[in-house]
Amino acid sequence: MVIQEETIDKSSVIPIYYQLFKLIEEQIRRGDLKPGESLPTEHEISSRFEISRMTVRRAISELVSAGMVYAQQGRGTFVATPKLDNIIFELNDFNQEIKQRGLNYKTTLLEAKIIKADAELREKFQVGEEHKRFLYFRTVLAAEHERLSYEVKYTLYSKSKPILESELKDPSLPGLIAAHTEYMPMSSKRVLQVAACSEKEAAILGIAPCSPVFLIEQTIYDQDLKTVGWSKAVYRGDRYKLTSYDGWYKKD
Amino acid sequence: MVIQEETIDKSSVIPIYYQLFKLIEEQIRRGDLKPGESLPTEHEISSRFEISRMTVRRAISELVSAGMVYAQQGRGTFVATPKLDNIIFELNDFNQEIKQRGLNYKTTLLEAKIIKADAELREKFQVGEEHKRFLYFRTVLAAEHERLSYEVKYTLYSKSKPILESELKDPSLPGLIAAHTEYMPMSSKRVLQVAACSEKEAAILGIAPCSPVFLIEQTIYDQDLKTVGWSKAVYRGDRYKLTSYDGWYKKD
DNA sequence: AAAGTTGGAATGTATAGACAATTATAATTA
DNA sequence: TAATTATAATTGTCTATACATTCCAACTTT
Repeated sequence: MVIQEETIDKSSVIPIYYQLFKLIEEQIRRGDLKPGESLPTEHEISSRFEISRMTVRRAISELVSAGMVYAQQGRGTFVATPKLDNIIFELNDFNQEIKQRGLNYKTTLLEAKIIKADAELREKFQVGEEHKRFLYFRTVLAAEHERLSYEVKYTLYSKSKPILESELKDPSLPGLIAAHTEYMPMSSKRVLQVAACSEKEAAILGIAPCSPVFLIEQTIYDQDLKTVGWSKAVYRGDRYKLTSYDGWYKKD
Repeated sequence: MVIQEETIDKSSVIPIYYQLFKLIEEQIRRGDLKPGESLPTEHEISSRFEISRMTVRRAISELVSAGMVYAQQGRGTFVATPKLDNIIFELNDFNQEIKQRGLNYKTTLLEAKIIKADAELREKFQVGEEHKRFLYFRTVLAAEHERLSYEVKYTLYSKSKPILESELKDPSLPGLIAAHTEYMPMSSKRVLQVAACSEKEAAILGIAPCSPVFLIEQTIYDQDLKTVGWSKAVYRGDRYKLTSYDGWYKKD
């Protein structure tokens, strides 16, 4: 397969490697280069456009990163077959979508207090009897006066930092941890499940009991993998959805 | 911040750029290099280890790809702050997890037939009155004789390829399309929602009616963005969950 | 005919150097 | 003092070259 008779503008402000990357990407998207087919060799492309092989490699490495081609030492570089089974749901949508709709949504703090540690919390945070207190938050997210989600959050309590209402500009769990404890959130784990909401949750969200909801449990760790935060959020099933795109060829 | 007094083995079979990448990565993970701090300049690293600047750049570019550092022309390269709010759920878990448990699960074809096109299908596939027929599949996924999910699938019908039972080794929608039509699946869109399952679905899955379930609608496109397949799957809410990890520091 | 050898072709790693683009700082000027 | 201008530092792009590593096919040997 021969790269099309397109040209590359060496004097352009757009880097050569990027022009070449886009050029090959377009041919793959258009189907001129089909899955399994081989690209021209680096040397061929290099001499075809009179550019350095290293520059060609840079362009191809971007294509490899994008998952559109794969290289095999000694054989060549080939167009990949799009995998349509590696589904990735980005939870951006969850609140991003609401933003896009232009609704003004905001998080309200229902409650914030220091609570005594019980066995369950100690288990979750993997701490011993000496840990007596935790911070406890309850928040709701609402858009246009409709409540969308309800969340309870726990963090380790460190006396040094008082709870100031003014600091609640970032109501996310990592944000609360950074603001009210001396820990630095470094990694997180989330588990998403479906559930039928409880009576209490239904009352808060203004939906029927047992309505289907998203349930997301989140654990925050610091750099030593110590658990420094835990939360459980309930999202109205009739107001949220996750969308996933896969493959190469243009989206939506 | 000075790169630690670790050494790089130039004669090793492990590439220099990779050794350097791992070395810096470790320092960030350990917290020796904290978010916001600057890395040594490329020239400094280059002369410190007596390696080429291009090799240093290769290592750093890997770190940039990994999202652990960011570079600013004219200023330097800095350790990034881990973002813990870009949640990504990989739907691998859905069936992968079942695999890991060692359960032998398999897909059973309940029904496969040619159906007449109705207005709703024509709307979904964006085709006109001339399209008269579609392929219709109903499948269930079961593990250890417990049914886990139920799915209905539609694809455009092309007379050329008959429905052969033997070809059902790949029961995925892209697989069915590739096997039974002349279209090549190139991209897909999935929407995940929660729902209360219907009586019919409950009967098939052996759960109580109105139980919370995952509902995934999938649309498959070819290279011209033509819709060539559509499916709706129901997953038992008590058997599936999605897990997401974020940030840098080791994963559970 | 089967096994082993060799050589060419392709990608992978590494180097040294040149210049561009951007930023921040220091020096100069109004 | 404030604004402007030079200067140095740093990352970004590109080249030309060398050699390593891997794969494959052609050839040679057994």
